[in-house]
Amino acid sequence: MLELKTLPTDCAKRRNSNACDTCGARALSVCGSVAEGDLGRLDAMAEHLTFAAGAVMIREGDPAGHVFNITSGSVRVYKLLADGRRQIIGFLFTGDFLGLATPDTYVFSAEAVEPASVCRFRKTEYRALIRDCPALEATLFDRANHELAAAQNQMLLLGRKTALERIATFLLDLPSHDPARTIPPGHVHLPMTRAEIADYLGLTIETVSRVLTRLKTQGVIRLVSLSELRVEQPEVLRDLADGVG
Amino acid sequence: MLELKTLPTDCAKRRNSNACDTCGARALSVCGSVAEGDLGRLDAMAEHLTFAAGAVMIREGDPAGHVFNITSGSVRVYKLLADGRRQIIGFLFTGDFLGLATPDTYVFSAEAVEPASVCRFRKTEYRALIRDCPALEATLFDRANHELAAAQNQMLLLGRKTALERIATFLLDLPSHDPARTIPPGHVHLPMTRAEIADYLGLTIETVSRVLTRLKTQGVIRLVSLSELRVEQPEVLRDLADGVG
DNA sequence: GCTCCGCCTTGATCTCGGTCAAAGGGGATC
DNA sequence: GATCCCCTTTGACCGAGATCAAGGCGGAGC
Repeated sequence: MLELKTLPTDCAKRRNSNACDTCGARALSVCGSVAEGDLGRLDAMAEHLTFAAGAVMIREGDPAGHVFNITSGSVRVYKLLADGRRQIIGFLFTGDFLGLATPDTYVFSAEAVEPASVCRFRKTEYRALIRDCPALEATLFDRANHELAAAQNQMLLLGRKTALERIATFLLDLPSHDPARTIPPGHVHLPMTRAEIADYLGLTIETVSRVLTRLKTQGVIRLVSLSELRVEQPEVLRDLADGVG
Repeated sequence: MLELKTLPTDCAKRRNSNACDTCGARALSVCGSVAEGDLGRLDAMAEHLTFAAGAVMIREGDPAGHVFNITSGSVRVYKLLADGRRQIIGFLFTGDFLGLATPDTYVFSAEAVEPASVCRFRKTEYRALIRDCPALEATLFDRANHELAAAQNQMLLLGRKTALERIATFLLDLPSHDPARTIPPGHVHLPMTRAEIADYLGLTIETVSRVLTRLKTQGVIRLVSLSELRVEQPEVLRDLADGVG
């Protein structure tokens, strides 16, 4: 359930390769709320890092010194129990923000799923920026509220939905997290493994696989490849996700 | 699993019975961040309501016109599936705040568990107050972040913990939600029914009952009454909650 | 203090999803 | 394009917790 094969610092710096004013992810991220006049300051604060697939970005329990902005790729955020059981809290994609919610130490871990590039900021400096930039604070507040609503939906899923309902919900929700992608409508890209899907939905690999097979057999979805599928009957999937029928 | 016996408007107004500047709940609530000079404005905006046990405060799907501040009692917040399966998202107590996170319509329902008194505000007016009161916004942001962290812990619980671990976690977390109470240390007050505990932890009534009996038999807890128990071996409960042993 | 009702506990059985095990594929490397 | 490794799929069996079904108990009302 847990893999520890990740290298400790499989991560590289790339300074000045991605100035804020030309950043493609800015429109998708909270940085869009930073006034043009403050962009230089934001830029000066930013550390541009890239992480290889599987590289550790944040380790639960470490001092929470930084906040992160995902500029490309995808990231998994998770918590562990003492015996290695893992619950993935969420997947992050281009434009997502990470780390402000935490107290002095991180209360979750984060790793790159696909190779990911991020902007990293010292939390103290970022806090100061927030103070000077009410629009940014409002946007972050807004994001926190959206995350909270998503977390509540996930609690409903984990507490009360069947395996089939969980998978259906997951397949419907995934594309919305992926605004930057150029995937044809009706197609869903799965950058994560079955193990990660399982740990996100509170299931096992085998159950995820079986349910996907069942949906395929029934013609609700079609597996284009291991990491991409097409939803053939979205309305059926919708009903399954909501526990109707 | 779902009970619909609650009266539609089992709720009363009590105007001016509880001015903000003398409100006992203020120290516990976000109102503590409103400057003395703005208290009159806050007071003028507030509708003071009381709800009988079981009364509906918020119905999922209704237009989200208000935000709430719990000044006494306790409240359950929950989501339903089409067939009546219920997931309780959280219990709220004195000082807790509710409703800002929601979009145009409420995405959850809320009912009083014990008789509850609340301050209700029009969301539009409250938003305006937030704009004029940065300390309030900061406090609300802080609360949202704490709620998010709590939601993440609950996802770990619902996705990966056993029934025993869930109950142990619940018993340890409950008192922290209850700062206003005068319960002796080591004692836990359970204002909610077994059904509500079950719907909060993603279990059934029977399992909750069985696990409590088991903990009682093992001497980890002692049931003082149906709604109050004493933790005899907190360190054992802690280990159980974390999945150690 | 008796009755009644709703909640809680306890027991018997069932089932969904987990566990254990083995075979099947896909992509990277050479 | 052959090999290898890892991920995925599939099958057989198992078990934690759900479901079904009685009882027990405690508090409210008379």
